[in-house]
Formats: sequence, C-alpha cells, structure tokens
Amino acid sequence: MVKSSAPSRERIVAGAADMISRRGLSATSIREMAKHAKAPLGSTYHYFPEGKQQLATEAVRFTGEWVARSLRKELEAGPAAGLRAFLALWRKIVVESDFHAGCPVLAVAIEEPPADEIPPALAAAAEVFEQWEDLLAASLRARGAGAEQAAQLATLIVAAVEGTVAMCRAKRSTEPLDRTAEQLQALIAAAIRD
Amino acid sequence: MVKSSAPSRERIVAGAADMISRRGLSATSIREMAKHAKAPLGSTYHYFPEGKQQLATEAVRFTGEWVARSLRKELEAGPAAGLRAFLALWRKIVVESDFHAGCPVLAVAIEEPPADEIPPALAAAAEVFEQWEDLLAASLRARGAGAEQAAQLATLIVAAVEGTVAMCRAKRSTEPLDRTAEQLQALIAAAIRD
DNA sequence: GGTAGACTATGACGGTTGTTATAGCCAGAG
DNA sequence: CTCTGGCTATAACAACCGTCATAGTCTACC
Repeated sequence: MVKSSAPSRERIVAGAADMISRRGLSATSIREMAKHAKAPLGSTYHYFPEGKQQLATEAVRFTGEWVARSLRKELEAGPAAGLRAFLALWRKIVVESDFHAGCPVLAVAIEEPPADEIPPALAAAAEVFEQWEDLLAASLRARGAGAEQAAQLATLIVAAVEGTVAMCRAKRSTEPLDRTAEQLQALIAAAIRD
Repeated sequence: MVKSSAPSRERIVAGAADMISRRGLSATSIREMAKHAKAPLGSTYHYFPEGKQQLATEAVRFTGEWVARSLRKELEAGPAAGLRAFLALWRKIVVESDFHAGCPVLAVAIEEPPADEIPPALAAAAEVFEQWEDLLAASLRARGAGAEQAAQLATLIVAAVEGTVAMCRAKRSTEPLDRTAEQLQALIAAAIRD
C-alpha cells in the first residue's frame, strides 16, 4: 500500500528545481537530475512517466509553492514585510550559490515552446508568476491601495526581482538587488500611504 | 585584401542573437545557427574560431549595441521618451515572434558558468546591462534627478523590463508589459519633476 | 510461505552535440 | 598562367541526449 515512496520522489523534484535554476531546462539532463538526487535514472521515469516535461512542470510548481508559502506568511505583516522577505529569499539563493543559481521559473519561462502547443511546464510558470502577483496585490489592496495600482505594482515587483536576480548573476554582484530593493520599498511605502 | 567577408559574418551573428533569444544558449546548436543564417557550418568556425562561446559573445554585444543605439537616440528627448522606446522595442519583439522570442542578453545571463572562470559571453551580458543602465541614468541626471536616485531607477527599469518580457512569454500576453510600463512611466515623471 | 506491486539495475535505440581535419573551390594578385 | 588565401564542402570524432524495455530486487500484505 502506498507507503508513499519515501522522500525519494520529492528529492528528485527539489534537485531538479535547483539544477534548472542554474543551468536552465534544456541544459539539464535527466541523467544529471537523477544523479544529483542520488536516485537511479530508472526511477525518474517511474515517478514521472511523462518524462522531462513532467519533471520540469513539477519543479516549477514546487518552487512556486515554496516561495508562495514564504510570501503568504510574511505578507501578514503587510506588503513591505512581504517584499523584504521576497528580496531576502532571492538574495540568499544568489549569494549562497556564488551567483550560479537564479529562479527556475524564469529559466523555464524563457524556453521556446513548439510552434503549435504550450508545454505544461511553461503554463505552470505562468501560473506561478500569477500566483505571486496575486498575493502581493491582495496585500496591497488590504492596505488601501487601489485595485489597478495594486495589480500594476505587484507585476512590477515580480518582474523587477526576477530581472534583478538575472542581472546579479551576470555582474557577479548583489548591487542590482540593493538598488532595486530601495526603489521597490519606496514604491510600496508610497502606495499604502494611499 | 580585406574585401571584408560580405555580410555573411554579420548575418550569422544576427541570426544567432535571434535564435538565442528564443531557445537560450545551450539549446541553440551551432549547426542550427549556421542553417538559420544560410551559411555552411564550416564558415562559423572560420569566422568564430573560438567556437560557440565567441559566437554567443558577439551575439550579446550585437544586441547590446543595437538596443543602445535606439536608446541613445530616443533619450535625446528625455528619459520618458527613452523609456517609451525601450518598452516599444521589446514589445515588438515579443509580439512579432508570437511570444516566442525575448532578450538574448537575459538568456545568456542565466546560463551557469563553470565553477572556476567567467565565460566571455556572460561578461559581455554584464557589460550590456551596465551600458543600458548608464544611458538611462545619465539621462535622468540630465533632467535633475540625483545621482543615487538615477542609478537606482535605471537599474529598476532595465531589470523590470527584462523580467516583464519573460513574464509576457510565459503568459502569452502583453498585459505585464502594459502594467510595468504604466508604473515605470509614473516613476520617471516623479523623478524628473525633482 | 507466497504473491503482487513498487522500485531499481542495466543496457540499448537513434539522434544530436561541439569540435576538428582534410580536401576542394574560386576570386584576385603577380 | 600560376599561385595564394579566403571561404566552403564533407566527413568524422567521442560524448551525450531523451526515452524505452527488460529483468531483477525488495517489501508489505494475505
């Protein structure tokens, strides 16, 4: 009966997310993901019968939910605190990886889909962005920001942080993150002051 | 004597930039780049003896200079006009490619470098971001913005636009670009009003 | 004890990757 | 005409890719 396959499956997903955040999706092979998670190659196709696409999709959703959890918790103290947590989270990833890792959701988002259909991993990336935006926007509205303004600012925050993380990796410096943080913080302060 | 190799070499670089902006660096093979530019595979190694890295580096610099040219020109009319042009430029790429293309500089920036050295293409990406930021910051300062504020805002603009373009691709919608545009425009207006 | 089913081990498949080598073409210079 | 040098054509190289199939192991329940 479903003893539920130990943490093996989850280890693969988490490892895949980390790997994709460094190398991008297409540069990450299933063999490497398996090895990185100390799982046999056969297991990946056992747990993810649809292959690489499914694994990528779950990796995206995994980080999406992981970030959303942190966001939800910190946003209880208001949008400014949420922003701080959001920024700190990505700064940690960038710094601790010595500027090698970034956001796996972004990495998947910029992979070219086949001309005719939308791969599930790309759709998942879109949903994750949307979720993060919604969390931020709701928190802004709860502090008195108008609906339009809240939506725009939430999109700006997610986009800016994603872009900034990439810039930090290229420059091998956290300075872009410092600058973006300053601007975004001021923006939130102004938006909820009404 | 240096008849200068026709536009063949440049066609390869431009094609490589387009291709990288869609698929990312590692998913773009030299063979495909050659075919896309209607050049023989042998020619790519003739023009770019250092191989893929060199081609990627030149592709990054190529788009960097191309965008910078547009930016420089439109910034003569002030930061607001420059921002409008910057946004319009990326919107065009995203829309005309049916959400398949993005920014090749970002694509190169998020490729993991080997642990010990910095690949030239990544360094080029950092320089390109820096150049765009400098252009915007100088224009902001020329309109009365403080040095610190100008630098922060310039970084935010570049990062936000890069991130927004990726979000548009994932969502297959230009709405994120509309929202970011609105926010960024308001920000510039406030910054140069002093 | 036996049996079902979850997991692993192994190996193969056709194809593509970056790169190099070699030989050939073909315009322009002497 | 010869000859040089920029460019191309073709083939090969070892390594890797995603995926699949098969046989084996191990554990949990009857």
